[in-house]
Amino acid sequence: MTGNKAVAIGRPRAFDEDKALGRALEVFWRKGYEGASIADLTAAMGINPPSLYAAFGNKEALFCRALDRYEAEHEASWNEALSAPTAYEAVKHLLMYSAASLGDKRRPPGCLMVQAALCGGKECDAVKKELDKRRDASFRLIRERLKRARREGDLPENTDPASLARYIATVLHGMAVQAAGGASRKELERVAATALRAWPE
Amino acid sequence: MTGNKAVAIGRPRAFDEDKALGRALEVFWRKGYEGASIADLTAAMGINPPSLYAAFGNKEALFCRALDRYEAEHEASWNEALSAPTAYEAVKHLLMYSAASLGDKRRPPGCLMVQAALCGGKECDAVKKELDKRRDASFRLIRERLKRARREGDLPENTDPASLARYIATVLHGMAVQAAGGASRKELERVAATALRAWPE
DNA sequence: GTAATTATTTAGCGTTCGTTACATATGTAT
DNA sequence: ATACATATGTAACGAACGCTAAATAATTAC
Repeated sequence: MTGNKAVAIGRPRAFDEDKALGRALEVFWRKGYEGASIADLTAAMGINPPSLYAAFGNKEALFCRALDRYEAEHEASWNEALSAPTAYEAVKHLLMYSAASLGDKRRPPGCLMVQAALCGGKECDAVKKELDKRRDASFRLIRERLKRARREGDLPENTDPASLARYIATVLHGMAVQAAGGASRKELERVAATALRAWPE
Repeated sequence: MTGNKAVAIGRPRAFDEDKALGRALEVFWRKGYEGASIADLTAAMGINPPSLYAAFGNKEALFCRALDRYEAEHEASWNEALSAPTAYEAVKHLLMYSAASLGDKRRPPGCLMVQAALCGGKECDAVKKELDKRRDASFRLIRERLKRARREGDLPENTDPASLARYIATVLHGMAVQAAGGASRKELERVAATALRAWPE
């Protein structure tokens, strides 16, 4: 919004927008969309409500910015995992990276995309849909990688890439639920290893 | 609370407590614990707030009663599934029953145990813990069935019942997330079938 | 300097939250 | 009939919700 211009006119922002967004992300991650109040957010961000609204618009827009940030933090690892030479390795790396990430005790437990708003009152219907859309985008990333694998003869001909991708996405979301309940990285890695045994052929 | 005594003194309750609880369950199921307001609940139950508080205590107690009801609705099917002669059949029936149940369009989508409060503000910490406890009870049901299977030689000796059970529970919770996003029974059954391919040996 | 522009603080807006006081209605016990 | 006990509807409580008006502070443009 307010420019990356070299010099902006008017009173300059007194807080670091990126850092504040990071704090907001942590709050949404721990408390969910509904559970995170403006008071929670402003306290964590170190600002007052008017500064939040001036910089980010409103609660929903701030949440979407936090979603963008969250995805950006994982994008590199996802791309690296999915670019493995074989589909099996790609999915294995994806599952193992997710186990490590979801079980990382230095950050909030679980997955923002899953737990921020699985359901809720009608005032968060839009957020629910947005999360569903982004989870579906992750599914499609996996599916496209598996489609490529089948074209390359890296998957049996009787294997449906979409079904296998749906299964992988399901395991990932299940791991997110386990993590939300406090599962450790080790436990999640065991789940991931077991899940990989369903690999075709 | 107020007795199942043949005749109770005082003004009799004007609403069907069981039916009202069923309506409350549906509201919590669709909106989650935080998202379900007392106004939502009383409207669905056809009563006023004082009647709700007199009959159920408060929002949290009502939610726990709804949890009991929810579990009771699935208990018979779980027991039936887990009493199958082999562990593989038991888990297969469990997954297939869950696919049908989670994808049933006549009821709210997803699983109350998963989506009612994966995270939230501190006022629903107790509810979060209660849900986690009950999910863990489901996990232990599966684990005990698999332990029995290993004692009976129905599982390979190098298979850890706890790890396999954790995997099954993870798939079930993942299916619940898919269902919350609108997945159909057919899709969930495909996921279940794929998940079963991870079965040991 | 003065004007213009933007950010910050304080304080509070209207609404909804979970919950309850109170008067009244409806039943049994005697 | 009177006393007692419980349920109900109305109405409202204090607190928290998301959000904003208004005054003030800090910067650039001229």
